[in-house]
Order: sequence, then C-alpha cells, then structure tokens
Amino acid sequence: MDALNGSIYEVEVFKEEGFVRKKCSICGRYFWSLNPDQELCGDQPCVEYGFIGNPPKARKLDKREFREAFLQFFKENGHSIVRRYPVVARWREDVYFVGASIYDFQPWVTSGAVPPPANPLVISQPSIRFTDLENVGRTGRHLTGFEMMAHHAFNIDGKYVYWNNETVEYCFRFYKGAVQVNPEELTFIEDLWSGGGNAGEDFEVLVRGGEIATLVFMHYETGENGTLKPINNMIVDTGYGLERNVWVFSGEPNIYEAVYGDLVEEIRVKAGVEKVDEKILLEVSKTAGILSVREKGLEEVRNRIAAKIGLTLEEIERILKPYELIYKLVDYSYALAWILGDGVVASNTGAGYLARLLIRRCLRAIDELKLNVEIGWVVGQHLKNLALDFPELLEVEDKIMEMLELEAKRYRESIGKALNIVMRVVKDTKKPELTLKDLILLYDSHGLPPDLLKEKLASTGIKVEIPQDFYGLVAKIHEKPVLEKTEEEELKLRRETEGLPKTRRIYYEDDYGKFKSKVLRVLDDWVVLDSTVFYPTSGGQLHDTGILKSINGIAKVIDVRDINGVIVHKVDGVTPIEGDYAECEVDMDRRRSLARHHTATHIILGAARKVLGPHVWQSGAEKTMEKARLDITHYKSLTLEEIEEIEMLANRIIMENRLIRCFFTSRDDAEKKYGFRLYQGGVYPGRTIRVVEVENWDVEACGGIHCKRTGEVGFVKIIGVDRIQDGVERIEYVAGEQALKYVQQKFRLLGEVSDILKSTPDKLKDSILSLLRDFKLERGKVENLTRKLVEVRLNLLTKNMVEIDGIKLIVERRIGEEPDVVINEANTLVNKFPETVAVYFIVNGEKSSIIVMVGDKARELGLNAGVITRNIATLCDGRGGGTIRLGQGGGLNSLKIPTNEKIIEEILRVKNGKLS
RNA sequence: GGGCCGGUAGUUCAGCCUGGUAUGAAUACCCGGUUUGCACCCGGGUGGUCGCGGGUUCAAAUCCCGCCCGGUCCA
Repeated sequence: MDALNGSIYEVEVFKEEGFVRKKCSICGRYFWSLNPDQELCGDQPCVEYGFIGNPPKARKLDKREFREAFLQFFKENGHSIVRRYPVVARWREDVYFVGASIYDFQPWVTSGAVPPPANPLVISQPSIRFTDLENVGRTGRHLTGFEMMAHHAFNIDGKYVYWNNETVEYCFRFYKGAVQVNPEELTFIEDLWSGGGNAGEDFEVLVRGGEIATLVFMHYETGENGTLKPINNMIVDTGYGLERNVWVFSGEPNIYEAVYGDLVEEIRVKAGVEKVDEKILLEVSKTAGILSVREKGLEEVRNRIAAKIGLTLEEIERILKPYELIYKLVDYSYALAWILGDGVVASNTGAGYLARLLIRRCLRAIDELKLNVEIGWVVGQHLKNLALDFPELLEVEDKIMEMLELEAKRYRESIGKALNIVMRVVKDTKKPELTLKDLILLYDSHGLPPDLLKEKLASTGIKVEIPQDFYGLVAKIHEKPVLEKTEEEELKLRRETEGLPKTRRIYYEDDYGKFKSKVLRVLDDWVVLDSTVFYPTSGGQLHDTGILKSINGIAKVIDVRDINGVIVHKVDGVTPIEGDYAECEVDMDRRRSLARHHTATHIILGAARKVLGPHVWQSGAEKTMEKARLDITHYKSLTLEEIEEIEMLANRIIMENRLIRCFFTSRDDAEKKYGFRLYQGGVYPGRTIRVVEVENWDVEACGGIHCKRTGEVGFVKIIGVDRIQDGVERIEYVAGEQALKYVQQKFRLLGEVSDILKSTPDKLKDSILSLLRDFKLERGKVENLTRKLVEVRLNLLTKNMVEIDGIKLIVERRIGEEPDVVINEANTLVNKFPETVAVYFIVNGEKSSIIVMVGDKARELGLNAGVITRNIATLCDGRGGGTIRLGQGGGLNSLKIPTNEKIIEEILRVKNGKLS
C-alpha cells in the first residue's frame, strides 16, 4: 500500500484542500490530515479520546437534529432519502437482525439481482448488534441498539453513480458545512474492510480520537484463503453511527450519558445510586475507551485510573458497578424497543431467543440495582421517544407490555426452579462448594447465571468460584463444526440449468392448465421448458402435477421446482426430446385444492392478527392438497375461544365473498403503500413484486396461486393447534372439499363410537361418564373381593404351615392367577406372621412363575427371598431373583416343580448358609 | 437447527446409577378428633396408563432404541 499512484485513497478533495498523507508513528497506518504536524493516526490505542470533556467546536445537535441534518445534507446533494427497514432481517437467511444499513441491500441489491430503491440514496437505519453485548456499559462506547446513517452509491451493471472522490468529498463537506467542524480536526485513516464475503479499501474518519464515520469502497470478493478478487460491482458503503456522532460532538464522558442522559439520571435517582464525581467518569472513559472487555486488561486500566485519582481498585469498581448496570439496562431496553416494536416475539430459538436474552439481562440489571420499576416501563420510555419519528412502533405497545410481563414471570419461575435444584443438591450432599461442572450444568441446562447463584448462596456459606472465562468455557462445550448440506440433486440441477433462460410463467394467466411449449433441455428425468403453467413448489405451496405429452409418448409430471428462475419438471414416463414441443396438462383438481388452501392461509393470517394482535407474523406455512398449516408468532398458547374466533372470522370473510386481487407492482410502491407487512412468507428478489390482496383484509407479497374470490374457498375448518416452539403457534386447517370430508369423517367416528356404546352422539358424553363411574365401582368391588379372598385363604393356609426351627413354611400352587394378587396375599401373610416364608407357584400351562415372600423375623434368621427364588427357579429350568423380602421368577417348567418336601429342604439349605 | 436437563399422585419431588410390591415422601384435597372460631396439631382416607411406542429380560418407572412434550443454553 506504499505505492500510492492511482490509489483509491488518493482522492481529489484531499488535493484541493491540501491534505497531507502521513504514517502513524505508533501503529504504522497511513492517514490524511490538514495538519502537517500530526504524528499519530488519532485512533485508539495510539491516542486517548480527546473529545471527552472537550468536544470539537461544532453545532450542538441532539439525536433527532443530527439525523435530520444528515439526511437533508445528502438530499440536497442528489441523494434520495430511503425509509428505514425493520431491524428484523426477515428477508435474509443468514442473520436475524440488521447490523448496518448495507444489510438492507444484501444480498440481492449488492449482487446486482435487484436494483436499489434509489441510487444514490441516504438512510438512517436502526441496527442491532449482539457482538458487543458484553462490552455495553463497560467500555463507554458500545451499544446493542443504534442507528447507522449512511449514503450509498451502487455502481452496478455499467451504471456509474459515484466512487471514492465524491464519497470522501461529501463526507468532508458534511462535517465542514452541516456540522461546522473545523476541517483541520478531521483525520482520514487508510484501512481495508471486509465482511460478508466482500471487501474494499476504506477510510476511517476521526475527530479528536473519536471515530465518526467509515467510508468503504466495496469492490472485491474475498476468496477462501483471504485473497481479494476484483468484481464488477462497485458499491459505496458508508456508516456514520448516529449515537457515536452525537456523543463525540457532545463531549460527554460516555455514549450512554450523551444519548440517554435524562433516562440514565431518572433511573439513577429511582435506584438511589449515589452520583459519581464527574471527574472520575471522565477519567475512566478517556482510557477505558481504548479497549473492549474481551481484550481483558480492563482491571489493569482501572488500576491505573484508581492510582491517578487516589482511590483503590475496589472503590472504583464499587462506584462504577451501578453505573454499568444502568447503562446496560438503558441500552438493552432500547434495542428491545426496536426488536419488539418490529414484531419479534420472545422465544427459545432464533431471533426470539436473542430478544429473551436481552429481556433477561434487563431483569437481572433491575434486580441488581434493586430498582422498583417494571422492565415494561423502561422499554416504554424508549418507545415514547422513538414514536416521535417512528410512530409505527406504538402499534404493538400493549402487546409488548403484556409480553414483557409474561417474560418477567417466566424468568423468575425459571430462576426459582433452578435455585430449588441447587438447594436440594446442597442440602443432600452437604457440599461445601459447587464445582465448575455444577455451575455449567446449572447455567446451560437451567439458565441460572453463576453470578446470580453466588449472590443467592452468599448467606449459606457455600463457596462458588466463577472462572474468569466462564461463558467461554460454556461456549467451548457447544463448539461443533456446522455442516451445511444442500441436497445433491438440487446442486446438480443448479449446475445443469446455469445459463438457461428464465422460464416464462404462464400459470398466472392461464386458468385451464393446458399449454404447449418447447422442450429446452432434458436432464435424466428432469425437463426444462421455455414456458410453463406448472406451478413449482415455492412460498410454502406445493407444486402442481399433471401430464406431459410429446410425440414419443406420455409422462407424468411428479415434481416441479424453481431453480433460480428456471423451472424444472420431474417426469415419470416417456421423456420428450430436446427441441420438440410438448403438450402439458395440469391436474386442476389438485391445483384448485392448493389454491383454496393458499387463499385460506392468507385469510387465517388476517384473522389471527385481528384476534391476537398486530405482533402476529407468519413464521412458516405449508399448503398441500390435503391440508394446510400456518405458523404464527404469538407469546402464549392459543385458547379454545381464540381458535374458534379465528375460525369464525375466517369463515365470515369467505362468506362475504371478498375480491382477491393479484397484481405485479414495483417493489418500492408496494412497500410505500403496504409497508413491510407485505413480507410474511419471506421475500423474493425482483424489482417488481407480486402482491396478493384480500379486499380490506390481508396484503402479502406472494407468488402463489389463489382463488379469485374468497367464496371459492368454500369453508375452512381448523383441525389442530400446536405450540411448535416458544413464541410460535402452528395452526392446521382444511379448506373446501377437504374441510367437508374432514367434518364428515369426524361425524362418522362420532356415530361409530355412539353405536358401540349403544348411545347417540348427543348422549355420548353422559354415556361415557356413567360407564367410567361403573368401571370404578366395579374395580372397587374386585378389590374388595380380592381382600376377602385373601382373608379366607390365609385362614386355610395357616393350617398347611410347616414349622421348622422357628420358621413357618408354606408352599402354594395356583393356576392362572395374577401375580399382584398373589404378592398381595403373601404380603398380608408375612405381615401377620413375620416368621413365615411363603412360596407360590403360579401355573400357566407348561410354564410357571414363582413368588417367594420372607417375613421380617424369618429374614433375621438368614433367609433371603431373592436367593430362594433363584435357586428354586433354576431347579425348574427357569430364572428368577429379587430382594431380600420378595423374590420373583419365571420361565419355570411346570412339570419340574418339585415336591413340597424338596422345596422346604432347599429353603433350609439357604437358611444354613449353603447358598449353592 | 444442535447440545444439555427434565417428564412418576392436583402440586413439588424421591425412587432410575446397581431391574424384583410405587407397603413412595411432602404438600394440597376429603372425613374424623382437638379448638369458642381460625391457624397449629393428631388419626384416617381419596388420588398413579411412572410422557408415548418398540426392544432386551422370567421380570422394566429403572437398561437400550425411536418419538412426543416442557425447560435451558447456543447457532
């Protein structure tokens, strides 16, 4: 990078303004500055934060003003303002949340598949980053929720907008003009950025040690071994952290004070936390900013600070701890306001889990601060502030509050349960301390954080030692290679269809399902046509089936897939020849059933949102010919009443025979008109999207095949509701003929069951209740009789007792009796006569089993039921064993059961210690 | 999607490792006693398809396999 000739870093504005390029004498990086005497790059760790307590001279702007200034500046300079995207990246498979503005345009815009909504554009994108979770509150600069302002230019497909010169110039002019910062304070550091498979040179823009912008010129692909391969698309990706900028120009000790100062103060007062000397906070921030928690050494730095201001490390920690907690609480709850406001439901998997994680961290902070406020209050404060610019967040406010209350309850239950387990273990084993293994088990399996455990056990004197890298150790246990597997056949099809023109889809136009088209390619039993009315499996709707006729013969179409726009048909039968024409016919019965189920899905989703609330999103769906299912996000199990209401509402919409409009429109127009609600079933790429609108009920971007009016669905019946995970309910239902068939089948079943009971469906419930009552009564009678039988038998048995050496011996033979009855009898016997040994043979044809019971006194005399049983069973070719009191055995040959004398002999052998 | 923990009386659990009657424990509930009444206490009782399905075994709550459900941690 030493040779600069023609380098991307050498931009015109530097020449015009007189910037000089220098090398940092500490880190060795190159940077540009108007100050020829500047020796250091101005970034950490080479310099401390210089702006803290001493902000650069500039306009004083709060968050809203700064955002507005940024957007307006770029608007005046030819950029279109683009509305924010949801923080939940529903259009992406690879991430849960938007981490920066560029996420909005990945992967389709950046790859060139879809044109950007405007070019160039400017945006302020709310973003969520979990990577800095641990740093929040401690480093003074990290946030999990923030806004990333950016201007983007997409030089794609031969279209040139602007590149390095303009980018840097805009940035320079923005700070010089709109923010009115002295340009001599600006430093541009040369760097290389990479991420998400792409890379490019970049400038880090700093003022007084604070990084305020990153300007990336993305035009490489990163290869497997880190090599950079230039690509045709050149994308300007910039990032101006809104909160970061507000902070740097405010000179506040840390980002939380700068952005959430009022809320921090309010919570501090509520928590009764002593106000810290501003000087300490300033001093800590200046140096602590250099590192992140992960790099360790925070203690070391604090030690230095402590020495500097004449306090001990412990004192510093004690003073700062509550502040850390307040900062965490304020930031996490801010991120939650966005996440929940954009419709995430707390869950134990996926994005919902991350929401739960934040909620629990907040609750923990509240507990530690001994704050007497609900988490909902804190989140509510943020919502109130955000609503000034993003009123849509308030739509779900009630639901958020309910959900947070529920989550708080769940958290406390979960912790309570875990603590119960600890207390039991501790009490039982009288352990003086808990091992690392215990801690990991408690956290990993029961969600009990070790620091909380330590706190709770402090009074018991039980030692809990938490290793410094506890969470690292837990992570290590989870380490496992992740293997991504795409189906072999899918890969082959992708390879083979590459370069083929995209198939013309005529299934939207043609209602009859008959067409003629040219055979473009045949790959084994897969056929590619130039156009098709066969709908491929997509958007949760199963593919069509039908037949394909060619001069050679007929084949059944058994599978249809969409491979990057090329539709492939799997056939069973005679395959056509490439270049020939084929006549195709879709199975319209199946098609109609699929369409009904698909339309029913949209209707049910609309009904679920009406009944449950606007936080309901589709999280998955499948429509087959037989039935359909819809997974929706919701924070608690559906009640029967809710289900019935959804069903009723859905059928009402069907009966009203509402119009369904399916039309193509520009993506941007649709988003403007309907919002991101459109993207329920995932988003598919394209400048234009297909919108399916059920009149005044539901609007979704959807490529599926639908009825023309809701009335065609006929009737929809919900047949089951499952909670497939925390926060996701699965509704299964049938529509049209399938629904009728379902109801008929249930009626038939009801009739059959009634017949069996000689009852009628109306009286069935009573019949079953009385049947159950009778059954219990009878069971009681049997027990009574058994007890009496045992009594009677005991009287008889005592007459057959043989008494030897103070032991009473009884040998009985029974035919086809239940073992429990016999055991019961034997038990009663030896309880009454503790010196008894009872041997029972239960004969069942050729095979017999044996039960031996030894009374307490007999046991004291050295008799062991298990041993006796094993010995006798073995004599009869069977096997057995048992406890000292009761023995059981089986597989005895009935013909080999010895005489009573022989058995008594055997028992005595055991008594005399000859256990054979 | 994966790892871990769990599923036994209305509830909280023991028993599982090492197979042999769930004579299971506590609590709740019902009846009786005690008490002016309540709480407490005493006596008795009701209440279990041991999550489901296979396998091993003479014998499975217990061992093995598969599934379902809940919790939890992580992607």
